[in-house]
Amino acid sequence: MKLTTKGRYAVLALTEIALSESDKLVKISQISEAQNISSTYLEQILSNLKNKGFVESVRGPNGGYKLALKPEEIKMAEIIEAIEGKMEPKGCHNKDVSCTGISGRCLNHDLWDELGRQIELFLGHISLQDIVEGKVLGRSRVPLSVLD
Amino acid sequence: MKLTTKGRYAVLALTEIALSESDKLVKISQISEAQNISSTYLEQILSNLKNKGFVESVRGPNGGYKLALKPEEIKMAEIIEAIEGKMEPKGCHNKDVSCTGISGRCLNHDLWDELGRQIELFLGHISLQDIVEGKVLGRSRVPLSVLD
DNA sequence: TATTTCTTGACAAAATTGCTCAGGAATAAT
DNA sequence: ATTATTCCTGAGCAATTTTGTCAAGAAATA
Repeated sequence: MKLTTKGRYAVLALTEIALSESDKLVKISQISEAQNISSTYLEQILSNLKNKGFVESVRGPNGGYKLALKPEEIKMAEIIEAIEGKMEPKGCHNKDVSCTGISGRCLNHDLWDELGRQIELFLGHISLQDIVEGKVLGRSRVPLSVLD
Repeated sequence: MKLTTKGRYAVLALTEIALSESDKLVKISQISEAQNISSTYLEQILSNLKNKGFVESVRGPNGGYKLALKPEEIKMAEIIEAIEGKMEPKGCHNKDVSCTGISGRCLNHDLWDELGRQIELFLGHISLQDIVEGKVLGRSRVPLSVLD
């Protein structure tokens, strides 16, 4: 599981683009200034987001980026996964040893596996639109199965 | 938010201790061999877990570690926090700029904040006993608020 | 006393992160 | 056509973090 500034910058950049009027191009320099993030670093991230199909770009004067999808179609989990890579379980660090529950190894595997699923579930249900509308707070709930 | 091998080793070590008969001392070398983790690295981790009150230690021949609390009293969130430190929101990377919703910064803040809460909620409800009993799988649920 | 085991702190290799930099390519305005 | 603007790409690198190792010691037991 991984979550670095790169992933957060990606969400930040997409939010910034989503906040502008639709189909209006947003320049890297604008995002860079608004969010105080290195513009050359942002270039990498946005280039990546473009390749993954989240945004479209226009070069030249008055160029910039715009969303390639509707804000409600872009989920946080997709952004993070595109930028940071697949969130792996990583529970069984020792891959040559069989994962057959010996000495509690796989009990732990289940834990990290489930945690990853939990995170993905959470981020998979929040769209860029939700972010823009500020509808994120207060979503945490205790899983049903632990309440009884 | 942080989750490295150190935290996972800590859970692994505690699981190993919990799996042995209660009040029977477990040596670092046993954990090291069972889980194939560097024993000198484990020393650091267990020493830390001892200082945080999760285990008690006995030195000398036939010494080792045992749990200082009942397995059902030890929650995953506590272990991880003790080893890795507090899971911070980290949403607002730029602390000198006011966090007043300008340009979408705080919309993102909410997201990472809420994600952290989600993770803590999940790990806070799983005990060492749950791990030992393999009662972890299938706990993920879609938060109620996104279902309507 | 010798052996076993935990305890502590310093140090270091390796990996990752978070960038910078140097060029280049496309587009538009002039 | 030229120039200015903007995105695009890859290499490289410094700082930090991770993941340990090592050395010396302290406590307990046989």
